[in-house]
Amino acid sequence: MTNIHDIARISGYSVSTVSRVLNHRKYVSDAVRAKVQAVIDGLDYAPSEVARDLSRGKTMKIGVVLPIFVHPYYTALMQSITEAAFAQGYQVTLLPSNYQPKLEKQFLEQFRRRSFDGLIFTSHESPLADLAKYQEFGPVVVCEDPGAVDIAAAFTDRKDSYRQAFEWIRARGYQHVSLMLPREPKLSATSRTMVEAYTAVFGTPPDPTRNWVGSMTNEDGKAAGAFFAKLQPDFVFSNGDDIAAGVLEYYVEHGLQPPAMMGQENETAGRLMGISTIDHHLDAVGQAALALATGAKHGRVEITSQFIARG
Amino acid sequence: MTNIHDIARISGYSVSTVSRVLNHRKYVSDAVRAKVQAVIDGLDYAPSEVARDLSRGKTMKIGVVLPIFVHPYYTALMQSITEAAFAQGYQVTLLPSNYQPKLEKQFLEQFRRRSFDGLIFTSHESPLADLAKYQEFGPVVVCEDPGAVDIAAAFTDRKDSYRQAFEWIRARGYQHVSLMLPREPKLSATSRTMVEAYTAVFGTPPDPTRNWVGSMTNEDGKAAGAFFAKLQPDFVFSNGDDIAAGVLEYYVEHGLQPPAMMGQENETAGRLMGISTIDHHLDAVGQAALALATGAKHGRVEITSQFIARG
DNA sequence: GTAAATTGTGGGACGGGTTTCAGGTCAAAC
DNA sequence: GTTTGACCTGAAACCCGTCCCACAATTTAC
Repeated sequence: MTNIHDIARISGYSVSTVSRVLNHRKYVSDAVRAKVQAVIDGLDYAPSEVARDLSRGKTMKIGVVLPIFVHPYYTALMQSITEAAFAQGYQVTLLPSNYQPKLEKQFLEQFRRRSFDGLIFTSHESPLADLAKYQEFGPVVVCEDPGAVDIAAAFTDRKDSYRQAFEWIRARGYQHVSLMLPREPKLSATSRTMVEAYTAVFGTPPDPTRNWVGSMTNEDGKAAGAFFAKLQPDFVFSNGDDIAAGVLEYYVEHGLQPPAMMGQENETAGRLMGISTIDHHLDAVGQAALALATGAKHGRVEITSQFIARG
Repeated sequence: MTNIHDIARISGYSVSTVSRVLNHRKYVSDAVRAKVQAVIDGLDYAPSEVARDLSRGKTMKIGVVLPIFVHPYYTALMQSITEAAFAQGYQVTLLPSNYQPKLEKQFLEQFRRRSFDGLIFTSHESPLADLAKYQEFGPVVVCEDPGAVDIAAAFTDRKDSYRQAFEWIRARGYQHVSLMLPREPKLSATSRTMVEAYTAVFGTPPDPTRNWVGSMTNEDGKAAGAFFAKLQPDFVFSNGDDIAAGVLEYYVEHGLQPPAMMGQENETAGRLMGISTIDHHLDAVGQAALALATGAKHGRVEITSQFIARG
């Protein structure tokens, strides 16, 4: 494989000059520039990206940790992060965590070994404080409200929209509202916020035995459907339109009358069923997360979610 | 930032020995290993991944070109590629092309600059021959039948399942079947295969003026809905369940009676609507694509699609 | 008891660029 | 006529590891 020294030797100029030509820098006469370029073209030479990265001390790569993949929330977030990155000349490396702290740790260590200029956790299982420690090696960004922990964050403020949603539910007279939570409230800020909004509107916390915890996919929704079919709530507030669709599918398959439902993320399935939903504006979150990861921005960026009433 | 030379100097041993310790290699006495490790731990040292990559001449990274992101087909394919990669110790870098040949060219050039050990095109706009040229720099993989072009490929054989699908449609007596194609048949192998299967079953090629070209997303489906509402086919064979859902949404919103439909990709929306679909087994395709990209496999891998009748 | 193999350690080339600094030329400014 | 400064070019240090090779000290084999 030909390298910059070959080009220098063959063209008869120094490595420095070749480097200047490659990077379109000043202080090379037009004549020399042309000659060097001719040699480059003739040998079909392309400089090594890795060598550049090492020399410059920057990789122009951002790692993005994703717990799961086939999931509208994460897909949409990933999409916006990737597009924003690309616009800034950064590349995005996917880091699938499957919610395993061991893998998360591995990605953090990789970050410590300077594989990436910045690291974004779209979700995480390890304690926030553990992630925060690694900020010593560069920007570490989370996509949730980090509370008291000092870490860069881009997230949606869901309080208001959850509140609106519960008020909408209450105004319609539903009595037995079940929540579908992605993970245990103590592990997930999103779940906590849902529970808090419920409590604020109904004056009492939701009965944990009437909620379903651990719904991520449409399949999970089907499993939850069996649970709700026994429990018979009159309203199910799901954590995703696609998940709500799973619940509905269970009822339909078993010839049962489904409860009223509401979803989140404003997906196709939600429109199809005509149920209310909440748009968390993931495009804006992704853009902000990237800006934090590249160091273009600092601190926290908060984006407001939007309740969409239907039916 | 501390480096391997610092560790060598401070521990009193050579760089070679430190390198051996770091990589858990033989030929270091237990006593020395312990001492060196103590210095490493004491200084909280982690070796630079980029320097390693340069030295080893491998990046352990695979680039994956995706035209779009929020799309079940590409999401699922990406998922399986990423998981397979991770299992082999490879990392996946996302390269969003938005179907622009200019961007594709840029990714190919990046590959030439040895940013990745392998490159996977989940789809592409540039001519296959252009991609094939870059195999000189390492494995370039496409996810379609490359025909006569000599390039690594992992793809589904859709002929049989399309044929079954059209036979199922014909057996039910539908007369005016419209196709929804992702892109113009001359640009897309998938579209061509659909058209060929139609022709084989119905004995005559489909009327191009009755097909819809350019459907990728649910939104596109809505647009197509307006087209079909005027055209009034009695059957619409869509290129995705989610896209078919978009068509249905248009009809429902306008209070019209929708045609019979069929989708592809076996998605939530398809089950929800109870329409037939085709599963292209993208998990297997992704795994095969990765094996080709790392050089573990060579040539072509063909996977068979599966027709799923419903309703 | 000596030849051969194995183990332990260090030196230094190598991978392929970027960047600082030094030195030289030449035209404009004073 | 000298100073100033912009322009051009090259030498060499630097980024940070890996790995081949040399050499010494032990073991093992015969």
